[in-house]
Amino acid sequence: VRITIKDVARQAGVSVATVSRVLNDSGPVREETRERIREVAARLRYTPDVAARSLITRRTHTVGVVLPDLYGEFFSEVIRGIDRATQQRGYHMLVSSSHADAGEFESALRAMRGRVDGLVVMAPDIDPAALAAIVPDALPVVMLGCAVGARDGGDATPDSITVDNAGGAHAMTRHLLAHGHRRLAMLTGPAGNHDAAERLRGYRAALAEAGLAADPVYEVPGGFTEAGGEEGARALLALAPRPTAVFAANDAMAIGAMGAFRAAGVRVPDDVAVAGFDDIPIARYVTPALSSVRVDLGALGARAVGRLLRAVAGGGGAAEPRHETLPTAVVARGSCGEHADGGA
Amino acid sequence: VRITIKDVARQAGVSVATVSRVLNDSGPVREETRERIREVAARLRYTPDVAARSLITRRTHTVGVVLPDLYGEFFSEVIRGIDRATQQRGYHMLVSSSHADAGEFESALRAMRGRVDGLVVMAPDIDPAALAAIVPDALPVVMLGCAVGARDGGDATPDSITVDNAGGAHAMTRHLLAHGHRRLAMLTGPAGNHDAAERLRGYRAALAEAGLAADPVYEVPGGFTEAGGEEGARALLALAPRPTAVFAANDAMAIGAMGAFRAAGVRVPDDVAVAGFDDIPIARYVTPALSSVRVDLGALGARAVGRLLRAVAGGGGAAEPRHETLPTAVVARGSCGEHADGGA
DNA sequence: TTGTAGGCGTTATCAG
DNA sequence: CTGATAACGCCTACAA
Repeated sequence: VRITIKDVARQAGVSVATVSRVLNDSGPVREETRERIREVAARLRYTPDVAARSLITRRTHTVGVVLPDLYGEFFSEVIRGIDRATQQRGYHMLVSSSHADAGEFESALRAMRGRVDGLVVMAPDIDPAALAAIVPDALPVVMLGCAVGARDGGDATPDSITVDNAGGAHAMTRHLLAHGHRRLAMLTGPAGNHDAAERLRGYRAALAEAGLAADPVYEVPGGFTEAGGEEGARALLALAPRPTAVFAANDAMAIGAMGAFRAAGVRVPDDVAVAGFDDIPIARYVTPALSSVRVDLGALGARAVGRLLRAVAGGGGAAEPRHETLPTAVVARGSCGEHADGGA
Repeated sequence: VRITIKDVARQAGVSVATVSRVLNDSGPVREETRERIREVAARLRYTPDVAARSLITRRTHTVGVVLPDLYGEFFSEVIRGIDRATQQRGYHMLVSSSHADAGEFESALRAMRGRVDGLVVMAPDIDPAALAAIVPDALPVVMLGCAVGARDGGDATPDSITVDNAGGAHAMTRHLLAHGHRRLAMLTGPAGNHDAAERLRGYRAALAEAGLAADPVYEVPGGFTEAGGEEGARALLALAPRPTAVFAANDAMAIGAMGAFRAAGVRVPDDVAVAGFDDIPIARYVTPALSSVRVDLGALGARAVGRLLRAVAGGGGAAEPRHETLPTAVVARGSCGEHADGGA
């Protein structure tokens, strides 16, 4: 019962070649014929078979998205940006998470082979050079927030877009210092995670500039999760003297930390100031509103798609800059003492 | 440079038919030959071309997911469940959001034609019967949380899985009543949204059972968003007398409302109790921790996939129940006065 | 147990 | 401007 191009051709009294020419408008067709074909195709509700088409075209009109996980608003916003961008350009989005496992990551990539025209990959703990080896064929790839820039020039590392992690952390730390805090602590991300490392670096640099030593005791890991932040905050509470400000390397940990503080009867921001990173949507709605480093996650995803599709179309001839860094901005809200009138 | 089945056949000294038989193990092949072919295929890193294969198989090994939006933890959790389930069964996930627009919804559905073996569709404000008309061919469809059950029997409405919205709302309302509240308010979801309507229904039923009149003034719309909840809470604050408990039809609104209360100097739960619905992961981490109606969003997505794939395999012969309702559970936390030791 | 050959629905290359 | 016809890479009767 499937309607093929042959049916359209027959009913329109032409050959399949002509129908194909009309539908892709490749090649010249008399206007009259063209209309007739269009009309028949519409009447028959003809839709080209994507499999057959991509068998010969070698194009799928789909971008693959590989993320470490799909948990929380962080990934949610990135996907959202990618979805918007792909949809707008008539592309589709094949999503897969690698559940923070190295093996699954590889198999997720491999499984995308032949199903996508290009890949948007977020893998903060994978070496981008190593990735080049895994990725099938010569598929265009854009990485999101990986360890780039480092000794570039080699064509081995794929394109990438990242946010200004170090700069943002630096700015937020300075903000905290400007508020008079002298005993800062940081809830750090997972070891091996590039974004986490950069954020820590920015924090330390700002401390050093202020003439403060970065005491490792005040740097406690939180694994980028709410639960980790909760635990980390409890560890911080056990310290003497306690820090007067806690900078979490992402919002999830910051929110977890605030919960732990509340449970312990420690008031935010009066007893301890809290700040996060990413500025996920919920940040401005928690109590008190969470100060954070704003990152346009949606734009991050959307830009990645833009660049990817340009590479797909351009056939590899890339005159663009290979690496791009998105700016960040400190957003001060109630959690670090800003007047709590909603923030934002 | 593409390696095809022919290359494998030649190098193994057999015909393509035999190679195909080995790779899909369909049909008998001598064990010795089988191993040789496997070995050659591995050495050549041969991967079957998905387009060619699905051209003849009429299978894509992909499920399509159409959601109204991708914003927030609600959808995030559902997608996560779907991802887990699909990945586990060797399937892929093609995601698309319809941005709450009716036209985009249709085109999103249409665009999936030929790219997927089945569809998981969430469209709380679409009539499921109407959907049956839109969906291409005889693609298996599982709906998530739509207006089902209603005058069933007709084969026109697709399979569906929903959560016990009315029951959950009823239970939460009873919980609030049991805590002594007599002046309740509800922040309702978007008009026309099925889940929202059901939750409102459950709330009203519980009030009626308690002999309380459901005053429409105390039912204010919040559009399922944080901003809407914020606004709604402000409206509630303007009322005299004020409600002593606010039940939001989802967690996003509840969190927005808590922000508005804080900004207005109204304490939660001392001055007003707050409860939400869905129990998104962040709920237990906000301050105070949010009481909510627990829904296993991940399981919702995962079950949908399970059922869908069974339908795909079964070729349409469905002896299963067509509609399924997932249970809910009240989770009491600090926001409605429960002892605030973390909750859950 | 294995090979031959036809066809899946398109696009693309030639002739006319 | 239009029409045959050969790929594209794979699966699957049917035959051997």
